[in-house]
Amino acid sequence: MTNGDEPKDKRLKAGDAQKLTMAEVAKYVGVSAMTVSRAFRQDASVSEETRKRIMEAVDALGYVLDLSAGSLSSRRSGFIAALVPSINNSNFSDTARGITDALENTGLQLLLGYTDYSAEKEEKLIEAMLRRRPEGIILTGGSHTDRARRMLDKAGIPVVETWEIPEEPINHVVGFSNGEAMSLLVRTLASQGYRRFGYIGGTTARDTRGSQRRSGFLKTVEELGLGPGRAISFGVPPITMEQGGQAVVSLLERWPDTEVVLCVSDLSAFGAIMECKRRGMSVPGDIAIAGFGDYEISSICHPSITTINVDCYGIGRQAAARLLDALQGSGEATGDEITLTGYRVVLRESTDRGGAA
Amino acid sequence: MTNGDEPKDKRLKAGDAQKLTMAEVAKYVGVSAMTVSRAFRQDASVSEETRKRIMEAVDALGYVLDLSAGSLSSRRSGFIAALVPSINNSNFSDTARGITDALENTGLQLLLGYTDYSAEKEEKLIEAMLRRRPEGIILTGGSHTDRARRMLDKAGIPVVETWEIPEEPINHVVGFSNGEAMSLLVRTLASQGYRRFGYIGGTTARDTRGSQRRSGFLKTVEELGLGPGRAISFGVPPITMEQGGQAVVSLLERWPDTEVVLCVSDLSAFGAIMECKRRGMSVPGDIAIAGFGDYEISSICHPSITTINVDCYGIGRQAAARLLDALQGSGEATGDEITLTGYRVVLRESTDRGGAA
DNA sequence: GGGCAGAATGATATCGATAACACTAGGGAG
DNA sequence: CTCCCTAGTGTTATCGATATCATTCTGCCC
Repeated sequence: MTNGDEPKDKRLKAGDAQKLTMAEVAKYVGVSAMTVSRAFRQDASVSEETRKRIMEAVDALGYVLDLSAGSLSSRRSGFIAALVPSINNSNFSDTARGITDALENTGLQLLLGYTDYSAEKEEKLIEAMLRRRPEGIILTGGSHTDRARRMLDKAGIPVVETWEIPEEPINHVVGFSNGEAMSLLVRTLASQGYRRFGYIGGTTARDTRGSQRRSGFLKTVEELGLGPGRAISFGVPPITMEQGGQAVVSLLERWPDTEVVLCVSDLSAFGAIMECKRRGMSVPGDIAIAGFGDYEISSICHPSITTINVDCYGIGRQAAARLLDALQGSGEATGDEITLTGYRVVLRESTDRGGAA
Repeated sequence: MTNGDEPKDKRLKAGDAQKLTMAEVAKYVGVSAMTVSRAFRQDASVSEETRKRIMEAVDALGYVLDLSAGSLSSRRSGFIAALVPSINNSNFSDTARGITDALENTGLQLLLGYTDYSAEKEEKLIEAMLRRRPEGIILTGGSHTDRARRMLDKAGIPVVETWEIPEEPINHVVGFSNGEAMSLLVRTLASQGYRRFGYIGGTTARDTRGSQRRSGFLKTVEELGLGPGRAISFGVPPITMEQGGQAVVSLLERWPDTEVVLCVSDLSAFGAIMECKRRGMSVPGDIAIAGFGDYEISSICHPSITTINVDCYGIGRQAAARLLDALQGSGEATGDEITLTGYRVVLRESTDRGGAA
């Protein structure tokens, strides 16, 4: 056992006896590594017989393809990067799922990052992603740091900005105007007779979609001649349910005769409604409340919540589809496009004029 | 323009003039590529002066490190893989965030996949992940296909299973007993005088945590001598708010005198409560309802929802920490460990015996 | 029967970084 | 004054797959 002729295998850590390469599979089968490589792709010309033998060997040996080596020589990483502000309890998780689903069976893998609504963090993440040489990248929103824009330009890969219509798009866009969507909600409710509008949102600095919704609100209230809008800023985005509750209290303290409160998201609207009920107010009897995003909670909640339905999942799918187009047809007809996604007002109990809760 | 001596640059796609390598940065600065490589790492010995010049050049040229090349030669991919059942509206998004946060500043990047509660999909994802040669992998739950287990064994990387206590752990575990947690909730409510218990969950086949909660419920109700538990299965996991509402209706049709209904998650509990209110029943006056998971919604909802608080975020952080430990101290003291995470009953209005809504 | 197309496979260079070792210059210890 | 050590840097081989070109073999056509 302790013969002097033992090889010095000190480098081998416990249990890493598995550095199995394509070459060893090849040797085992009696073909060249190149043939094994071909067998892993469906288009390559390998005889059915050989492919079968190779795949049996792969199974027997437990070989797993090493894409990091492959992507180096093929110069295709097989990655798509996507950055979303947050993944918790938000519309963006649906978008992420849409991207994931659209990427299925394309051989592309999603690299997901959370920017936490910060352009600086986004910049860092963009750099981290680009180090993996993704073949395309999907961003949320249109405001990026200068350095981020420069890196993206240099990268020479298709970029899709989502969830907004940036003033200066980098490349492709899949989104909608948050301001106009909110404006539509204001007009719809105004046409039902509501006059004294309040608004609840986060502090605007970081969440550009939130601030677009707010501006859309303020502008439209003004245009309709309904006096200055009553807007409350509460907490850093994403504003929580609890903050929605706190905000509605502040708002009603300051402007007690408010008739309807629009919220930057359904979550804050839900928090506001629950807080009102807790304080014995009836929704929509004493106060009407609406949200944004059409989360599941809004159709289930009692009272159900009026909101704007946005095709979150579709944004993800379409963004990914745009990217795949750009990757396939690269070379021609890759004109940067803006894909507008739909939204619609969903009227529910929480703003029902005849209603009581 | 159409001279015969034009180089045939058909291979060059529009805008990929950016194949900048470390060697070119090196030439630009007048050092070797190796020195540039060193400059990118903090520990390497490069003079401050040289590093500064290199970084300026990197900035000027817009060079971005290529990790896929680096990981091939260093044999460290810099990836950690994590698989969760779903990311939408679920506790797992918090776990994913915990992992992400724990990985910050470690130079490791998260590869996230969604198994959709399917062991087959998990198997496929495990293979896809292993092709990227992750340095460790975090799974949800303890049931995997045989092939998945074999691949994980062969991979020779640390594995952390989370959210449960598997009977046969692969390696490390960070989780808790879902059955015991549910049992605790039953006992707590029984001690408050509740006798006729109902249960709402999804069809059990795929969601092992869900079925553990169900068994915990049934077993404990039995043990307490409270007759056979009244359990409803409704829909494939993850059960939605809406399904929670439908399920509570079925349950009450079948067993109208049920006093308290425990739900597999807070989301279904919320749906159940809202449906009850919609039908004019008072919660907890006419029926008490409890959930599992302590989602934000449960503390905000009116009535607030009794539930089991689970440290979702902490599970993610600890799983990642366990992995980092295993990667650092690789070679010694890597005994597989089971890390138990805490849970506690949170009593709220929805099961308040004196209460009305 | 010669030649040629096409399928199947192999040999070699290469992708872009890093590991491992070699080397140089300068400074402190003896 | 020599030796040795260390910090800083360069050289070369290498990671494991794939692009590319070369090669072999078969069969078919004129």
